[in-house]
Amino acid sequence: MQEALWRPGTGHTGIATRNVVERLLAKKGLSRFDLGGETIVERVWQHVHDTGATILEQLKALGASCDWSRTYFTLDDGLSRAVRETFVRLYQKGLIYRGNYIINWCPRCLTALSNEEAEKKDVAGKLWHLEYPLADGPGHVTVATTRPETMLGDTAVAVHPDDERFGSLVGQLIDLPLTGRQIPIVADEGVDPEFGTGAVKVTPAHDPLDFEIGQRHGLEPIVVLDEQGRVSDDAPEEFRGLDRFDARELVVGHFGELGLLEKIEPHQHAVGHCYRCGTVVEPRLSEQWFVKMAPLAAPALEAYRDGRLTFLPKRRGEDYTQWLEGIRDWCISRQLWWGHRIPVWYCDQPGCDSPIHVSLTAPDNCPGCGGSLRQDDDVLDTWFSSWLVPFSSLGWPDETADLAKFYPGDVLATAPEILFFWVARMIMAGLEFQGQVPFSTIYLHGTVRDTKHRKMSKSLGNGIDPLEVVDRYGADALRYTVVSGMAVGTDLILDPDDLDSSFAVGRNFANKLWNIGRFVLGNLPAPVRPLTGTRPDVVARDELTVADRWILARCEETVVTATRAYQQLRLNEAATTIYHFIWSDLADWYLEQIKPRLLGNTPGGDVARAVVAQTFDVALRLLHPVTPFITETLWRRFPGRPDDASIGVAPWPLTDRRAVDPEAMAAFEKVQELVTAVRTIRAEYGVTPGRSVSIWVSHRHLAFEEESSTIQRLAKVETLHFGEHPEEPEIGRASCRERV
RNA sequence: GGGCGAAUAGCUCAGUUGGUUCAGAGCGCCUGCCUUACAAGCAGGAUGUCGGGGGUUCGAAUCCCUCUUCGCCCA
Repeated sequence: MQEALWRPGTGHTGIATRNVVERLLAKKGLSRFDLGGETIVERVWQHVHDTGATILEQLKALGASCDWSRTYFTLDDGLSRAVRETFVRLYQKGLIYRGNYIINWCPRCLTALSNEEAEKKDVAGKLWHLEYPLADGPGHVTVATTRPETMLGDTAVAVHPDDERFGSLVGQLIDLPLTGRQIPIVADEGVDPEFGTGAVKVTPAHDPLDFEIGQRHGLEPIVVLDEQGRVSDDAPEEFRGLDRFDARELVVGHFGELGLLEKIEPHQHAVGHCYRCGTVVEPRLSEQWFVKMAPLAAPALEAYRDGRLTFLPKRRGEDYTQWLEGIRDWCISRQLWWGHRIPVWYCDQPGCDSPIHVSLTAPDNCPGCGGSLRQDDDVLDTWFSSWLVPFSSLGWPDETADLAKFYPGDVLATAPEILFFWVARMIMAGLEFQGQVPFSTIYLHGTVRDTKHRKMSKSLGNGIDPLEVVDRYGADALRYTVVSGMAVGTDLILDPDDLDSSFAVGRNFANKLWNIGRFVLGNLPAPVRPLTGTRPDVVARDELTVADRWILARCEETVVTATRAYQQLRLNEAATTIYHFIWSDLADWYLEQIKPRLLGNTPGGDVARAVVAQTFDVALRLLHPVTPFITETLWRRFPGRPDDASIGVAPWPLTDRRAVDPEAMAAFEKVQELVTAVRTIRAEYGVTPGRSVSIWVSHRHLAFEEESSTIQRLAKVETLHFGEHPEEPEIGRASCRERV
């Protein structure tokens, strides 16, 4: 038996959680600025306890087989210790640094974001062509920009060095309108001559590319937009305090009045939006902490290339590769008070020669000068704790037994949208701190969407509450619907306005399964005879009917197919294979076939019971991962089952080659064909179900004689003749011949 | 702008390496049935030039090219 651990945990989701609590406060007419930090933190904890419990309850309701005695939360002491340990180690290794760089800033959440947290969305914007007059003499340079308000912070105009259109202008000065400042024209390789006019305005404090150009040319950045996205005091007085979009209009208006607005073009481009609140992100120069990613990315890339990592669907591996190849440093500091405080202390004593201390625990005094210390106000990106979970949840940095036993894991199942946020980073952390990838297979499942293929969300109101579905149809119905409907790499479309129809497959099947169980178990008053083994009452091979051999062979096929499908994580295939076996083979045919034997008016009841018990037991075990509740309930009710038995730990059905039986398969299929043919003819000629018919079967088959009573019963046949009908009846002859 | 994916029955989708078993499932629809596990069921049935066009092949839903329409990721 293989031992597996599913340790259920929840994350503190920094910005998201804070925003939710803010909304709660807003309902009471309070803003986050009205309450002291500590009060808010209390509210946040309360919220976290509530939602965390809800999430775990939902998991339970859905039948997740977690170790509920070992839940964790990313702000727990143990996981927090792992976070500090990681920070300190990476810092000591030179992989964490602090510096002034352009970061994505959310003016609403008032915090820095990582590149991944600034979601690029295509928007229909504009391209403003602004004329910048030359300082000496007539003429101007036209620059094109999508953010004209940032011109207030321009410190240069740049052109490509090989661009002959501007060759003579490089080195000249420009009178920057509205500011009274003069700025140079510089030549820089980073300029795309194809974009706009070929000349770009350079705003080092508000654009990453401009920042680099500024560095290369020694330009002083001017921060003209503050934390809230308003024009700062470093801009001309007229604009100060204006919201960035109001400032944009005013700037453009002034250019128009000055006759310096050459033209405005529509322009489709990607703009970063805060992934937690949707606000347009502002690139902004700011002092933050970063992780140097290239050294971590290289081994992660290598692990994929040499086959230690497999993605399902496969193409996701390309996304992973691309992201790692273009890896950029990770901004990990957040201007929040909800999360792991950055384990850095500053000494503010003038003249102290050790102003920064990075430490696992809070130092009492400055080791340099003995003065008092101040901890960094910021917290870490929530993903800085999440990327450690594969080992921090197992007790790391302690060398625990759990860690030794359960690291590395095997399969990670998660959503594709967090491939970079979480999956790639877990791989990097696993390699860095454990020397091994945390899992070898990454299963990226689909997304549940509505009938317009939109993701379900609270704001759209198109969500489905899983607990409501569980309440209405049961968890097994929900699970079967989702599992059977979602092939690897595909989404699942469900209609939030028609749950009945959306979950009909699962609901119907769960119901069918239950009824099959009632019928089968109701006819198993005592433990059945064994089908294999050495006990004296073992069922002998020649006691089995064609139907018995057929269902045993079909069962064997199902074990093989379903097991392979599970192993390949083709869960929909596993689910539908078992579904077909249970409903079509077992219920529609086999249970119908054995009724006379079960009811006792035909000999062989004990054999039928043995076979049905065996095949149904196997089917339940195969199906248990998909519909755990019903299968467990039914399985435990088999006669002779110990009180403490659970299908959850029952052995997986083994393949048994002895059950392979092509002869019985072919024979019973012939019987099925005959029954179906007769039924079809009956329907075609409107023979009422209550009426018996006589049939002549020209095609001879041994199974027709062996299973003649089955044929008679299932096709409502009074007398079954073999050979040609003496009077050549018209009715039904052709159809019957076609099929039999 | 770069990369990738998808278009199959009214709806939602399977279809693993081209070939008897490939044109399928569920839902919906039509017909008949309360047949002693199940009407959330049983039996029978209809429906598709597998997005358009071209090509490779003895043979294509499956491989290649192209067009159209959607979607995703990255810049």
